[in-house]
Amino acid sequence: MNQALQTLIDRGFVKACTDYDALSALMDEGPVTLYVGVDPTGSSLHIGHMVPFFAMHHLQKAGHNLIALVGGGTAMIGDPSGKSEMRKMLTIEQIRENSASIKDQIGTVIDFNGGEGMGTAVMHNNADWLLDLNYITFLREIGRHFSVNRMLTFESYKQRLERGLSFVEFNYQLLQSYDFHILHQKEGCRLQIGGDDQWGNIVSGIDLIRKLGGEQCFGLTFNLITRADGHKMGKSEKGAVFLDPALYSPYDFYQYWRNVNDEDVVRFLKLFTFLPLDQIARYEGEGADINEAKELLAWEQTKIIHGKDEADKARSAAQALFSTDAGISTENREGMPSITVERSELEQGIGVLDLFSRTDLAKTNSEARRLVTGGGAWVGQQRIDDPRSTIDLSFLDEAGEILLRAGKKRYFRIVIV
RNA sequence: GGAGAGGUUCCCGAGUGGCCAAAGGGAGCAGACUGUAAAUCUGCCGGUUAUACCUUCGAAGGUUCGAAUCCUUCUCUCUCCA
Repeated sequence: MNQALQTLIDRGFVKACTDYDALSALMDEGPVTLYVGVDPTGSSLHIGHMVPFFAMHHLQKAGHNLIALVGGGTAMIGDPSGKSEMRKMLTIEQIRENSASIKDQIGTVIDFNGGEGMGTAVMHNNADWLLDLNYITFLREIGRHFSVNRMLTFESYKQRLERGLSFVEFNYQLLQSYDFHILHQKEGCRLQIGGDDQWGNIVSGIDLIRKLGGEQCFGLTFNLITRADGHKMGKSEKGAVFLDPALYSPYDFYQYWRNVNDEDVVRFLKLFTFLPLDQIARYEGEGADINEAKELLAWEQTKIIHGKDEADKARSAAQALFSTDAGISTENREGMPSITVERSELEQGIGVLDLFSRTDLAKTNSEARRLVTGGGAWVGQQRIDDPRSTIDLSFLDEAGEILLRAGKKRYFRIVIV
């Protein structure tokens, strides 16, 4: 088996392949150009979106060439795969903006600038060829190769048939197949990768290329990443774990990984870090230091996405906060989410409820009240259980700040100006 | 085009004139236990200037002392027929 392909299998990415042997042989021959589709319907990706890119990272290092295809054209239609509702349509302008920020985020895992011994990486947008399509021409040249009977047997369409599926969405498969065809023609792309839910679309693309007289192409799908508790990967209590630091702070990002289930740690280390497998193997089996593994996972992952500085900050903040009574220096507070409060305002005293609801710890006054009466609100080392309490200068700590805490793990820093 | 069923709080889902801010479950938050894990148990779970008031049961009107519940129109979804 080809080395790079084997790496993906060993790290737990691979779910299925259209032809392992032939693909392996092709990859042995030399660099292969492959692509993955990216959905530009949001301004930020979340970690669940990143799986194919982590896989691509390994492939790029092995010298293969990558294409990230932004679905600027298809996003204007919507993808039925696994979606229970029709997506809202976006303007071209929105899609362009989203694509730009998404490229930056993908760039943390694969290298668009290439490098010594590495494959190249580029981004394309299928709007470039989809928007100009002529309906009749498309039907004549592409549409005639598709069988509705066959399409209806696909699981993703079956589900949608129960709930309703619009004609535009039904066409998605043709467009994605067409994308593959175009990339094959123009860029010599031979392989499409994607989530397990893309299997049908990928296979259709391969068939289309063959029918149009192209080379044999391949599909490789990845496991849908699940969590031991059955939640969707990348979703947290707060919603999706976005990569954009403005939407999900690096500190919280670190915490998300620090708090994964025991059963998930090793699997995630393989998928979401670049650590060599023999190093990860140490954490397998009974008796392994599971907490050390989680810390490593959180740090590595934060480093990859947000950079080493942020990862260090998040880690030292976390260590200070969770270790017994170690002082919390100003330095290791930096990674924490914070707001500022005027000194003069604090002199007058601010109601606890007011203060908490200004932070992300409580969205509303009522929520803050619940937190306080429930015994989960802390100011510094002091538990506040009276909702009428006011917080004033006497609560300032050695660093001249106030640390709010909700429950055991959620911290917020109040900086005085 | 015709007939029927239905739209309830984050999700599922009860509720068919006052006892409804609306059962139950899930999710979530907090407390206990722990390892910043899981499981379990307990409390909370629309908003506010908080023993009261305000906004919510697809939308707009109407009946009534009183409507998520009754009537009218509109709208969306689903099923069956053509």
